[in-house]
Amino acid sequence: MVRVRFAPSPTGFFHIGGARTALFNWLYARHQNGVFVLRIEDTDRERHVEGAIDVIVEGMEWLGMDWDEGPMVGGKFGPYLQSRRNTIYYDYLDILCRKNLVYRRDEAIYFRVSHEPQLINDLIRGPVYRTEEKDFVIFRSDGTPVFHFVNVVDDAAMEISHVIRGEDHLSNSSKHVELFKAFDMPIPQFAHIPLILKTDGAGKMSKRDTGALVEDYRKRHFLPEALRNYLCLLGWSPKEDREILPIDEIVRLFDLCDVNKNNARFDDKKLSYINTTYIRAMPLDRFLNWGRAILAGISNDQQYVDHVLMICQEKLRSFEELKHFVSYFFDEHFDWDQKMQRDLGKYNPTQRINEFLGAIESLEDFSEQKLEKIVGELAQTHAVKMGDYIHTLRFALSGRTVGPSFYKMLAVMGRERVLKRLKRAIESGAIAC
RNA sequence: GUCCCGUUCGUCUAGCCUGGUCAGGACACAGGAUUUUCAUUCCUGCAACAUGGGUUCGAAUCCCAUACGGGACGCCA
Repeated sequence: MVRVRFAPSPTGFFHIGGARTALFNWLYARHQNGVFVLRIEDTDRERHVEGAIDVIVEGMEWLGMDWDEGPMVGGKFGPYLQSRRNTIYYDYLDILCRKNLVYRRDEAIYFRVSHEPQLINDLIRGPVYRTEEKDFVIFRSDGTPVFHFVNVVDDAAMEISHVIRGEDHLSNSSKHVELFKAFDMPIPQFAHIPLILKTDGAGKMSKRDTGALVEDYRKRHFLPEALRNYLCLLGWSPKEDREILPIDEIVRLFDLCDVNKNNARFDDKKLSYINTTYIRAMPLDRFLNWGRAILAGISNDQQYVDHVLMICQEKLRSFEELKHFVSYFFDEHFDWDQKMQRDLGKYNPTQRINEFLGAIESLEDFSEQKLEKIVGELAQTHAVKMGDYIHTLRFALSGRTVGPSFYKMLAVMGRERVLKRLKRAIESGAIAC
């Protein structure tokens, strides 16, 4: 039975690297029909942060990772908060005492290392040998146990079969192997996954780097499955020239032996591309739900909001930009960009608008198809390109040169709103010449 | 400084185990086509086996060295 765990320290943030480590553990557990344990390593009282566990729990849930044992769900190896496991740690300390493998110095308790090379059997890197040179502290002078000790005790007590963690722990593993041996407990399989490096500059991504926190992507309305898909691609590949694929498929294909050895640099451009791809592929009802939530309160006319959303899906690059992308639909007092106005002069904008106004004055059918036909006829009659009308009218109606498909925009705005806006554009002098 | 890990286009990667392909894909970038603009879509282009040695008829692929990058050396996790 494969039993893996994600063991974060509750710092108040959910780091993207931690999320990827959690993800690889989760993928491996699901691929192997094993058990995924969430264990909170909150042994450091000094660093205690209120609500920090919620940040991790919510981040995990947002990314669609469920755990079989841990906070909220329990399990037979609990408790799953290290701060509640003190008696277990003292029991294990006794084992080391009886074997004379510990000693006290400056009130702290040290573990006596063997000075022999330790084999770290790593599923990703192959066998790694490392010798621990110095005895190390397992209980602080205030009586609390430290990471190396609790980590090994809990992995042993919780019968963890595979330790999947960041490569920054590879050098620590010799300490851990010595402890497993001292407890006469089976040594788990290790799998040290590569680190995520900063987008630019040297070193691994840290909390302070922009884009390093899972909660930020949530606030920016990234699709969780897009972030998750991208994270899978950092250090692992589904091969066969595929990149964007459903999580079930990733679960099916994922295996530790296919994880890369080298570190990966975080690329927000690629993440954005994947996010856009996921947005385009959203079923309409889900797209509407997301859009409604982001545009909540922007208008009392929910049907109008929905119609606006529907014509945006094919153009929107991120939900982060949605509010700005559609703002003019809901604001009758938007401004016209002066600079763009000058570029429109060549189309004889006032004349074009008046011609269009004449054509729709008594128009009953204000549909996308009908409007396209009308603009086509106008262009032919006046021997200009359809683009001349489109550029001019879009600017007059929105103050922008970009937006959803033009005829869809007209149809959604409706005849009355279009008439009103075109008149304001002319009267305000926004459309010169 | 000591120890550990790594090194394929600018970035993420396939290929490496089981030597023989014009070293493939994606993002980004550049150009073109379509489109009413932006976007989308499509096409094209740009661009890599860190270096040196060895083994071999033949090395991205196996071995060694060097360089470079990353990590660990806490009473943090």
